[in-house]
Amino acid sequence: MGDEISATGSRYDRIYALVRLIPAGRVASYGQIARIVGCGARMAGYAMAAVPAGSDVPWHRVVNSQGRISERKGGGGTAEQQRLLEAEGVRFDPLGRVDFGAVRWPGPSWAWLATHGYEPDGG
DNA sequence: CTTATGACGCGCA
DNA sequence: TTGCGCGCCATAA
Repeated sequence: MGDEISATGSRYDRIYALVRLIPAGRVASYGQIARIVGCGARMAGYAMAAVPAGSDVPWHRVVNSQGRISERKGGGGTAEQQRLLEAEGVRFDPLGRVDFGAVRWPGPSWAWLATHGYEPDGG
């Protein structure tokens, strides 16, 4: 516990720490992660792309705003992500979209936000 | 030091 | 339903 992904990160690590909170069977979007950390949606995508193999980061639980799995550089790996999600009980539409209304990750706990320096509403 | 490249999200047509 | 342009950080050579 408490092991960090990288010691040089600032925004990426913030994103990794957030993604790690996503429980199995739940899915979050890049924009949602980015919105919480307070950075552009691209950062979330870049951060996921920079996730090292064997990382504790459930990168496969992060999809785009359309609920679909984004294709990476070679278009490969998308099947792997869908496979991992389906293994957790996540269903995909014929269009390859997940039901955000059913698997949408509500976000981290307020305690986590406060512990990480985020300010809860009503401050 | 510089250059290139990534797994995004939004509006408009 | 698709396609185009913009904004941003980290890593590798």
